[in-house]
Amino acid sequence: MTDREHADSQTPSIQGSVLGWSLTVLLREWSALVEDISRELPQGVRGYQVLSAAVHEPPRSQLALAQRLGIDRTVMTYLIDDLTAAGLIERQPDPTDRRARRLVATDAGRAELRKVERALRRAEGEALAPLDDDERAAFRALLCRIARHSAQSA
Amino acid sequence: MTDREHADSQTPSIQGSVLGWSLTVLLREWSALVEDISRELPQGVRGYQVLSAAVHEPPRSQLALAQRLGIDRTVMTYLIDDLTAAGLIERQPDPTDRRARRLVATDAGRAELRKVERALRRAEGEALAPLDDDERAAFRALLCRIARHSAQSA
DNA sequence: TATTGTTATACTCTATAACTATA
DNA sequence: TATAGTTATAGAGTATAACAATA
Repeated sequence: MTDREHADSQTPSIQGSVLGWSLTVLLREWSALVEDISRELPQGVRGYQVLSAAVHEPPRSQLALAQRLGIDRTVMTYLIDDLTAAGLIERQPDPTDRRARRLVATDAGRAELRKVERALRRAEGEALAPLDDDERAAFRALLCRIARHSAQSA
Repeated sequence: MTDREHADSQTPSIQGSVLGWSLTVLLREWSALVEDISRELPQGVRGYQVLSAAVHEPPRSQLALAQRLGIDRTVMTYLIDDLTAAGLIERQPDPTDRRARRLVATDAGRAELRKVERALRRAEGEALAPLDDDERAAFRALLCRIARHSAQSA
């Protein structure tokens, strides 16, 4: 998606569908921010997703991670090739299954991810600029409930 | 976009970045909904965007609309070819510039768009399911302010 | 026989360039 | 000479299939 709709400075013109317009605008902005921030990483946004999973989540096989991130296992190979070439993650043998590789972050990978996450937190601040502190907290809380519900039913 | 991150049922693991996780989850769900709903239209989401603009906005040239929607003018050609073949929009000559074509929706196009927009409003309801009426209103208001700010600075 | 990871191939989508008709 | 729209070509990105190693 990555997709745009009524994204100019006018008031949205779809009757009764302000949410759709707002979501689309916000989605576009957020995607652009994330894309811009993770540009320095190999494979951009996807490199960030893999690195983040390697740091913050228990080790998984390539296939398991590919399925979770919704990307093909064949592109996962190239993705990890680039990340390992950059010294950010490693393929370690899985002691319980000699076919599988566990993905773990290197120290350099952890440091790099910290930088990216700092930038993302700054970007969040920019995205919520028009709200004051109370409003931000309220928005975060509501959004979080929606997201949790969505993630559960998925 | 269209991109995924920590989209499982766990609590988000990026420290202090709940917003990023929530946004990503919500945007993914919303993109999927819009994509699913506009699947019946020629060219899917993009077909919907063009049809929506043709119905709700003053007529524009192909180029002007392409720039506004952020798509290439060469793909706009194919897009409109398909939409006109389906009888949803028409290319009309611009009386002030014989090079340009104005895009206007047909009656069938307007009817089709109404159907899509009905489905979108239903989808909004699903997306906001975990919130009660007051919370929905609050969320819409906050989101709308964010989006307006974002659209203005774009 | 099924599965993980890799490689090779084919396909789709998008961007670039070239062409026409107007301005 | 520049612009709106179209067409043709090339490139990037993606999916499909086939393969080796292991279960």
